[in-house]
Amino acid sequence: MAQQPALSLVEKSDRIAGATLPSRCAQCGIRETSLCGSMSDAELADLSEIGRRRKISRGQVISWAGDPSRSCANVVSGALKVTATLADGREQIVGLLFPGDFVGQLFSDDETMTVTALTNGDLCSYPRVAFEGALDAHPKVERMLFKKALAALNDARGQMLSLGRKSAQERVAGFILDLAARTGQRHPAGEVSVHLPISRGEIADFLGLTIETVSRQFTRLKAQNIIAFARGDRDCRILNFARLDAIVNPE
Amino acid sequence: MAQQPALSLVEKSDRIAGATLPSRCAQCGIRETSLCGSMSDAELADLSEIGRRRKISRGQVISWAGDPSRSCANVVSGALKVTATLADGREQIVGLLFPGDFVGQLFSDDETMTVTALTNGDLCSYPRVAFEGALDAHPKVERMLFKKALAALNDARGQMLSLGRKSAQERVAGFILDLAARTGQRHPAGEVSVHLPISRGEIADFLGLTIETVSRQFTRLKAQNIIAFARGDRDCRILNFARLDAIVNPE
DNA sequence: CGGAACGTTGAGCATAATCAACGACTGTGG
DNA sequence: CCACAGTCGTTGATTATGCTCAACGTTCCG
Repeated sequence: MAQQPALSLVEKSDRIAGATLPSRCAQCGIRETSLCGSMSDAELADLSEIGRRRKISRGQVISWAGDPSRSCANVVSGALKVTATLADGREQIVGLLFPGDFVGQLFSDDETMTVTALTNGDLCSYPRVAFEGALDAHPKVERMLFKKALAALNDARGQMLSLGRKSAQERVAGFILDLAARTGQRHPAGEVSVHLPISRGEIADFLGLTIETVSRQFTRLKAQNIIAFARGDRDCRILNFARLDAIVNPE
Repeated sequence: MAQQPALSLVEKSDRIAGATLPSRCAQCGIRETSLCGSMSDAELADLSEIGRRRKISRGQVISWAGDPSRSCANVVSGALKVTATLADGREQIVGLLFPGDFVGQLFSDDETMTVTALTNGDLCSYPRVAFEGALDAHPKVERMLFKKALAALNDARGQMLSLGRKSAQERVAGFILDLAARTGQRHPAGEVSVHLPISRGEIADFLGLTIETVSRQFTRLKAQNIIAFARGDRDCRILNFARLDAIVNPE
C-alpha cells in the first residue's frame, strides 16, 4: 500500500463557509448519524465555519502515530483503518471507520495511532484546536462525541476478548457475522450476503492472525457449506447462518 | 473467587449529603485525580448530594455484564478489574481500575462488562440516571469524563496490539514495564521494584495467555537475571531495565 | 507480454495450550 | 497441636494451533 503524506490543512480544498448553513451541510448524507445530527441549523453553521471538505484516496495516510495532532474530521464517505504498529512492522488494526464516524485524537498534542484510507472517500475536516473550542460552546456536540467514544471503547473491549481468547475459526466467523449485522443484505431464500470491505491481509491485521490462517479458515467454512463466495473473493454469502452463529457462540 | 451479589443502591451505607461540601469530599485523597478535581466546592456539593460512599471487598462483583446499568462510581481506594467473558467461561480482562478511575456504563441501559473488586476498597457511588443529569449541569465534569474515556480507549487499543501481535515474553515484559511506569519504586542502586497487584491467573487473563505460560515467562526472566522476586511472588524487582526494555521494544 | 498484488494451498516447525504432578503456604477444625 | 483441604505458583511431558516458508494460480494494469 503506497504511503502518502499526512493531511495538511493548507492543501487545496473547498471551504465550507458562510454565516448561513452551507448547501453541502443541508444536503449531507450523513448528517443524522454524525456529530452534525445533534445540531440545529444555526449551530451547524457555526461549526461549518471552521471545516473543510476534503477528498481522500485509497492507501492515503490521514495521520501518522507520533505526529502532532493538528486536525480531526468526520467521515462523510469511504472507509478508514486505525492501526497500532510495532517498530519491526507488526501491525494491528484497532478500529475501522465508516461514514458518520469521527477521526482524530482530541485533547492531545500527538496522534497515538495511524489512520489510513481503505477506499477513496470524503472527510469533513477541522483544525483540532478550533474544533475543541467549538465543543466548549456546543455541549450537545460534545455529548455526541462522548457517546461515540464510549461506543468505540466497548467495541475495542469486545475485540480484546476475540484477540485474547478466541480461536482463529471463531475470530473469522465472528468477523463475518459482525459485518453481516452492520452491512449485510438479506436475500429471499433467507441467505445473507456480505461484502468484505477489506483484503485478506487487512482482515488478518484486524483479527491478529496471518493472511494464510485467514484464508484457510475461509476455505474451511466453504468446505462445510457454511459460506460461499460469488464474483471474486470479497462477496461472501452466508449459506448456514445457524452453524456460523454456533461457531461464534460456542457450547 | 467467591461471587457475591452486585451493587444494590438500597444497601446500608453512609450518605454524602448537605448543602455544603461534606468533610469526606474536602479530605478525599483522590480529589485531584478523579472527576471531583474539575469542580469547585459548590459544584462538588451538588454532586455529593446524590453520591454514597460504599465499601467493597476482594472478589465482590460490582456489576454483571447484561444486568441493567443502575449506578456508576469513582474508585476512592482499592483496585478492580473489568472483564469480558464467553459463554464457556473464557475470560479476558479488558481494563484495570485504580483510585481516581470511573466505573460504569453511562448512557446505556445495560452493563456490557463485568466489574469485580481485586482488593478491598471504597467507591463513591451514584445512581446512573441522576449522575447523567448532573453531567448536563456540569460541563467540566463531562469534559473530564470524556478525557478519561479517550484515555481508556487509547489504553485498550495499545492492549489490542499486545493481544494480537506480541509474543508471550513481550506481553509479560511489557506488563512489568507498564506497572513500573505507573507504580514502580526507584531504589538507590538504580533498580526498580514493582508490586504486582494481581495473581498469575489474573495476569494471564489480562495478557490473553494461560497461567502456566505466564509463570514460565517469569521463570525465564529470572533465569536471565532481568528480574527477581522478593518476599513472595508479588514483589518483583527489575534488575536489568535495559534488557527488559529491549524485549518490549524489539530490534 | 511482464510484473505486481492478491489469494490459496502445502510442508514443516515453533509457540503456547493442555494435562498432570508437586511444593509452599493458609486457614480450618478435630 | 496436627491433619486436612484449598489456593496459588512452578515445572515437566505432550499436543495442537497457528506461523513460517515456499510454490502456484488469478486478476488487473502498464
